[in-house]
Amino acid sequence: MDQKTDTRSRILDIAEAAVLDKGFEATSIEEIVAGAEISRGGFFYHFKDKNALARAMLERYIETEEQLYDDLFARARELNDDPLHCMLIGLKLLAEQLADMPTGHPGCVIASTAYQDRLFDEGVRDLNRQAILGWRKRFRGMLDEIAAVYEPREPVNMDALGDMVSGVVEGGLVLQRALREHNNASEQIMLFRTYLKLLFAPKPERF
Amino acid sequence: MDQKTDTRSRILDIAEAAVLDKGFEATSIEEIVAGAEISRGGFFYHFKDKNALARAMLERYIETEEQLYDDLFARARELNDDPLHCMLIGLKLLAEQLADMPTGHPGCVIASTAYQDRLFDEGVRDLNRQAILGWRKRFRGMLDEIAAVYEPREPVNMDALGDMVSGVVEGGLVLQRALREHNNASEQIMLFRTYLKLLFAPKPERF
DNA sequence: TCGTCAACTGGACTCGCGGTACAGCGGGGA
DNA sequence: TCCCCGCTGTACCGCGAGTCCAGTTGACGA
Repeated sequence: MDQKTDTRSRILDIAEAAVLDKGFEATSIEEIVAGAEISRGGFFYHFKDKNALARAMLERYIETEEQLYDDLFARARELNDDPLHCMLIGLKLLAEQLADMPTGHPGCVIASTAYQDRLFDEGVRDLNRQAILGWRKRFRGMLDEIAAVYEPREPVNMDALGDMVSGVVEGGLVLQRALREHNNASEQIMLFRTYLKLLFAPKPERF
Repeated sequence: MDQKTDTRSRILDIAEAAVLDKGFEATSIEEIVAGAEISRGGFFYHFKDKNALARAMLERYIETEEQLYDDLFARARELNDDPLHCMLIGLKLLAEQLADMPTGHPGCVIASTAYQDRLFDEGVRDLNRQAILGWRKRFRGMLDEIAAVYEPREPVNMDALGDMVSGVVEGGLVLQRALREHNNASEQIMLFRTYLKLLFAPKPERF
C-alpha cells in the first residue's frame, strides 16, 4: 500500500503540473502515464476515469491551499495581535507568495474547473463550491474581527468583501494568464490591502 | 452573400449561447449544426475548424462588450462631468447591467478562453490579450483624469488599479459560476466603486 | 438560355482520445 | 504454499474533430 500511495501521488503530481500548465482538457491520459512511467491500465487502476482524477487533484490542491492560508495568517498573527494589522500583514505575505510562484503560472485550478464545469460530475463541482465557501468564511471571520475594533468608513457588504480576496486573486490569475504577465494577482492583492487600510482607517474626527 | 452572413451569424449565435452555458470544449460541432439546422459540411464551409469559430466568437463578443462600455460611460458622462463621479456612475450602471443578466450565466468568455488557451491557436490568444489591454487602457485613462483632480489618499499602481475593474469582474464571474450564485460580479463592482470613493475622497485637511 | 459561382448537402473515411475488459505476472505477507 | 495487491499489455468500442469530395440548388450576368 506504500507503493500504491507512491504511484498514485506520482500520477497526481504529473497531472497537476500538466493541468496547471495547459488546462485539464488539454492534458491527455496518454501523457500522464508516459510521465509517470506506468501503463494505461495502471492509471485506470487508481482512477476509474478522468473525473476521479480531477476530484483527487482538487482535494489535494484545496488541502494545500488551505494549509498555506493557515500558515500565512498564523505567522501574521504572531507578528501583530491587532486584527486589522494581522490581516494587512497576511495579505502582504500572500502577495509575496503569489509573486514568488516558480515559473509564473500558478493558475488556480478553481477557476479553470469552474469554467469547464460541465465536463465534471457533481462531486467535483461541489468540492469547488465548498472551497470557495470556506475562503468566504475565513475572510469574513477576519473582517468581522476587524470591524469589531474599527468602524468601516463606508457601508459595505461584508460577505462580498470576504469574497473579494478570492475574487481578486482569481481575477488576477485570469489576467496574468491571458496577458502572459507575472504579478497581476500579487498586485491586485496589494490593491485590496490598500482598500482595507482606507476602509478601516480610524476616522479623522480628532477635532 | 446575405445568406452567407445569415447562416454564419446564426452559427455564432447558437455557438455563443452553448459556450456561455457549458464551455467551449463541452460544446460539440454536432449540436451546433443541429441547432442551426445545417449540415456538418455547411459548418466547415464557414469555419475551417473549431479554432476559427472560437476566433470569430471572441471577435464578436469583444466588439459588443466594447460597445457596451462605450455606451455605459457615455451615459455616465452625460449625467456628470466630474471624472470621479462619472466613473462612479459608470460603475453603478455596470453593476446593474451585470445583475440584470438574463438567466444568470453571463460568463465572460475571456476567462474561459484564458484557462483553456492551449486548445486555441495564437490568433485567439492574441485577441484575448488585446481585449484586456484595451480595458486596461480605457480604465487607466479614466483613472488618470480622476487623479488629475483628486489626489489619491494612498499611493497605488495606476495600471493595476485599471486592471482591477476587469479583474474584479472576471473574479466575480468565476465565483458566481462556481457558487451558482447570481450577483457576485455585480457586488464586487460595487465594492470597487466604494474603493474609488475612499481612495479619491478629498483629504480631510480642513483644519 | 446557358454557364457559373456561392452556398450549401450528404456520406464515407481517418485519427486521437477516453474508457472497458480481461488475462497474466511478480512480489510480499499470512 | 497460496493469495491478493499493484500493476502490465493488448485488444476493442464509441465519440467527436477534421478531411475529401461529388453532387444540388438558386441567383445573376452575358
